[in-house]
Amino acid sequence: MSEKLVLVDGNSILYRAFFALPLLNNEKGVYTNAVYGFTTMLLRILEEEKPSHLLVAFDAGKTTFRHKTYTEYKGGRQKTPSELSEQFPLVKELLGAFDISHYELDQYEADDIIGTMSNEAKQDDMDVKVISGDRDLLQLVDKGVNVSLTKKGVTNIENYTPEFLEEKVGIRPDQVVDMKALMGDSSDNIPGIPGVGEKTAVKLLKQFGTLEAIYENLDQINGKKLKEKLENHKDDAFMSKELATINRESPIKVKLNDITYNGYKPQRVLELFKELGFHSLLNRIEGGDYETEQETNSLEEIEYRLIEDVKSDLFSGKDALFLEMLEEHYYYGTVLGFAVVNHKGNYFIPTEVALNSEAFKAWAEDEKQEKFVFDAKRVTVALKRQEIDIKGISFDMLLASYIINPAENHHDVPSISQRMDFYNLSYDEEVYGKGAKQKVPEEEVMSEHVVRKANAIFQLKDSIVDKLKENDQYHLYTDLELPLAAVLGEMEYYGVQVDTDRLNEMGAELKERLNTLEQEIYELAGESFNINSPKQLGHILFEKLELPVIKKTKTGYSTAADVLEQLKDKHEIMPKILLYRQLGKLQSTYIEGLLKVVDEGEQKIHTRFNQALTQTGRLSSTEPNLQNIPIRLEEGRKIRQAFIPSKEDWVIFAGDYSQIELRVLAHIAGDEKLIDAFQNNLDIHTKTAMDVFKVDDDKVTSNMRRQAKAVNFGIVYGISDYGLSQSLGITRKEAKAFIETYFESFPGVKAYMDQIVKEAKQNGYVTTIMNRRRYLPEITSRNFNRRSFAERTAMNTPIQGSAADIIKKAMIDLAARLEEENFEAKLLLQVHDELILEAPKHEIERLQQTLLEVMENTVQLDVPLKVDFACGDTWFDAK
DNA sequence: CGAATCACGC
DNA sequence: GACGTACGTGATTCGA
Repeated sequence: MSEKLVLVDGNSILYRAFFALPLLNNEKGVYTNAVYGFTTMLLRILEEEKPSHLLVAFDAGKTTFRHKTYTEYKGGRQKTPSELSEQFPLVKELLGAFDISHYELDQYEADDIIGTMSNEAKQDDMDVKVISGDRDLLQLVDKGVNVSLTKKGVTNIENYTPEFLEEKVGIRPDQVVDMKALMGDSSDNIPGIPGVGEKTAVKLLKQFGTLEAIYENLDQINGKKLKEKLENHKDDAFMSKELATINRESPIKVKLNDITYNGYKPQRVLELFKELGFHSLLNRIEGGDYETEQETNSLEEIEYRLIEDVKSDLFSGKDALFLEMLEEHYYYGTVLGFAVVNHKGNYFIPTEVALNSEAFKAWAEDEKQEKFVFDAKRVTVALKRQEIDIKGISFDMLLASYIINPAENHHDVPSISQRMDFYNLSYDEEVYGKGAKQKVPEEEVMSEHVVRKANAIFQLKDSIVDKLKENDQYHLYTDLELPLAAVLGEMEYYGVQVDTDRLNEMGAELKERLNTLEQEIYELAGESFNINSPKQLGHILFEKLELPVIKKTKTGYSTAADVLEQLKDKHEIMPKILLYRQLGKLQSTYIEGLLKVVDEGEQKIHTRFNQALTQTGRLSSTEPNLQNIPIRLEEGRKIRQAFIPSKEDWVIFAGDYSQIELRVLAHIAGDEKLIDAFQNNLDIHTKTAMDVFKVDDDKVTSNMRRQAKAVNFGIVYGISDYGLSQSLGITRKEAKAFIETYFESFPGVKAYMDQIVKEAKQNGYVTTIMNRRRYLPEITSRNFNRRSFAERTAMNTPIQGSAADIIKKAMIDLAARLEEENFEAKLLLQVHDELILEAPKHEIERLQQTLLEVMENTVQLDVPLKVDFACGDTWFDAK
């Protein structure tokens, strides 16, 4: 097998990665974005190139031999940001873990090391590959020497062979230095010839071959100006050539033999990845699928007792409890066991032991016995299934972690622990495996792992609470999220009744209509194809039927609804495809999707609300998602007819906040006009239209109101001018003008927007009325897009997040009132700004009153909160 | 199995 | 002027 040498320009790749990736930092607050980018590049090289020899070269110090030629070399360069320079030691550590050699040489740059090494390898007939982001390296390209340059980011690279260089730039490798001599390079402060760019340089080199030849034949140059410039800057040009030339005979001390590469030890790399927080890269390491138990072995030992009979003196009144279950779906999942940890010791209680124990149940249900858990809602629902009504949960590690930083993706006990510098436990993946390979291990392995998790909760509780207090978020945690978990748990456990017959009926009807449509579409297309495949559909529409292409995606033609809508009149097939899409969505997602998750016995659906996921504080809903049941189109809205009360003579109840986000905006921005509008109960979109278009209310056309509504929508959701232009079908310019006029009309809103962005830049985060936080590290990004996005997020999150806070509080208040006042009514769902309940008919009036009272008064803002109410025999009818 | 595309809600 | 555009969940297709 032929040998292959890979040479990596360490400095260049790190710089590229640093500027290409957002300024990520890991759990310890150490910046790792450049190292991360470097690592993905490295993994890719190892996988694709399989080098027999490998070296990463770095620049040595500040000065190089080139400074003797030209003291201004690399002058005027911005100092390396500290966020980057602190990552250099990490990269060296990384290379150590991979067993990869790195090298630097005083007075020389990485280029020179690479050039020298590459020459040596060439003489040995070795294949060479150079990886860099610096075009200068292209001078090394040769037969057997390829240079890969990063294009965008770090993993997107372009490979240069002599042929490709010729084709792409139009010059030979040996002309690269001549080209740079002519063009100069501002980043290295190499002067070159002023006014000569790539075009001219290539032209000259094609004509004459080298810099020397150009100057020998100056009289043949077309253009007086150019000739003059060349004459005037001859010295600069030759000095530039010298500077740009890579030294291929640097006095390097490493030999090819020193840099053979024999692979790495997975364990070392995995350990470092975990330390750096590179969780997403773990599975790219060979042997990283945790078949081996090397990790668990390296942990400190932990002692625990296996409980065979629960006695009440096991508990202390302040106990960490961990309920283990592998399934996501805790309503249906199997409890594998419990761990209890307190100041007296560590205990594992097998499921049957705990569930058959009176003492366990009594302890769990005793409100005075404090429990510290992970995911209170999960524990609550799973135990309700076992007829245990757990009370007294005073700490939830999941919710606390979510409040501390919702941007964190890994809210599991081991990850949270690691962020708190507590390492005495393994990841679930390591113990249980993942995906199809997931399995329950031996009893002892599992029980020890579960005990370790409870132990982590017990050990870390106080410092997590301290952190919440420090951030002034303790109230948010203890008065909002924690009690809400109990309310949500009850809702999930109770479930929503579904009329499956109705769903089946609608499904049958849809099926027929879809079949007919399908045949008609095939007929019009002249062939049958998969309408659900954007690729095949694109082929039919834009190639076979030659319809105009409106928009393209990365992979082909766009067939999104807004595109198809524009083609509606162009071909008979279009309306049919649009209808097919609409009905297909109803069939697959809503009819079939819902039927799949209806509990066969009860005919109920038990959705799960994710309370620790969204960046804004909203809830989300899964399996199924009951927060996106159709409503806009009548056809889809009928799905709601299948959601019915669970008892006879009961009704479905819905109370929704009217314009809660805009009211919140009026309040936090303190905009007088907006506050005034809400206090006078005006139609806010009409009012906005009046102000933006400067007309009286009787002159507001429906189109003006529609546009004003879109602007309000944009303000609330923090969309860009581009986003607004898309939703209104206008140009970006017009959209921008719209937004500006809006701000002129509501100066208080404008002032708020400016203020909140300033605040975000200062603090690094924004907050809601209940002190929920969202960190916005990218608000200082040098990348326009990232920064703009962060700015819009800064404006939007306090609005959406505060609205989320308010409805959460309303839910807690309402649940308390329903219980205190002995309502039979039950909360079923929350859909961001509305609450859905079911109740006996005789409670309707009393419930309406209570519901409105609670929802409208749960907080006091500078504007009134308004709630609309409806009820009916099905969710559909509660409108 | 994951990425890409599409579509539904607020 | 860049570049990809509120937050989510889920279905489907398709290529590695």
